[in-house]
Amino acid sequence: MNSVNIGQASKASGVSAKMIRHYEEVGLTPAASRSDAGYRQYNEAEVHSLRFIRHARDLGFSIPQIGELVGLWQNRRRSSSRVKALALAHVAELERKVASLQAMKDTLQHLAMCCHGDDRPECPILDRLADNTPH
Amino acid sequence: MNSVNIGQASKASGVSAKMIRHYEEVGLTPAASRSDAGYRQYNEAEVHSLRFIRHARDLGFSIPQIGELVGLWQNRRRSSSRVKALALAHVAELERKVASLQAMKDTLQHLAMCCHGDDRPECPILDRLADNTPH
DNA sequence: GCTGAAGCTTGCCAGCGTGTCAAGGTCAAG
DNA sequence: CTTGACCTTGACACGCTGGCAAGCTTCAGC
Repeated sequence: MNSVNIGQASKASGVSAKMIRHYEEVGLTPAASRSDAGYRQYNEAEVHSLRFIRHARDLGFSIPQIGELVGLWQNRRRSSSRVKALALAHVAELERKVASLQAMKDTLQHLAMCCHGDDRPECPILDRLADNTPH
Repeated sequence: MNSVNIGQASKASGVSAKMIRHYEEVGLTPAASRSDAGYRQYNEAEVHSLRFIRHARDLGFSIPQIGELVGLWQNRRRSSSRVKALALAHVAELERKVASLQAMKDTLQHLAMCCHGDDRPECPILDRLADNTPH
């Protein structure tokens, strides 16, 4: 009745059709049922799941992690501690990445500030990259 | 004379043998000369280039960007302004990524703080992910 | 009913950077 | 000559996403 094709599911969930198929292929979502013509059909619950997945991706969770989250979401006997642990592990991971990128940014910004940025070839940025001392 | 095989070049530059071949394949480095047996041979200048590439990767530059940097490095008529522009563009990119990851982290951390993390199933993290209002 | 457009299907290629594994050739030391 | 370390190429994998192509389906308008 109220089941829709992949295009509608995509619009309603914010997940591209391409990705919806991909999630099915890698087993993140169960295989969608099909119309007589072979079109994938999605009901409201499935669209809701896609939206859940979308939100989790927006927070940077990986597909395997999202698999776990979906499992917990649909498990009434879950303990919130498991979810929290998953979330905090991801927070730590994000922190690591932020620190790494921030360090790159700081280094590069410092080098750029030391660079005249004119027509002459002298450039501390290149000098640094070309540093030939063994790591 | 002082030319070495890929293993030595790898150790001396800090770039894995796999990656050295990859860089050659995608045209970041010119094809290395070969011994009679077909082994790649690297002289000091080439090892130095690899080290340059390594440093640039450590700062998060993409391969195409590194291609440009290497070109500038080896061009005596370069203007440092070009290098600086490249660097600052990358700084901006890093900044963008940091901000994005940081936002994820903050959101998630906030949600986690609101989560009891006990045996009960109630969990604001899942509630947020399951938010079903149209985006 | 026919036609055309829009939507669906699958499958393949692309990026980015890196790792792993396999099957084989080469070289130096014992 | 054998052994072990090194080299070669090629293929496959991860993670996520986009794009394109060839072909089928559906629907709206004439």
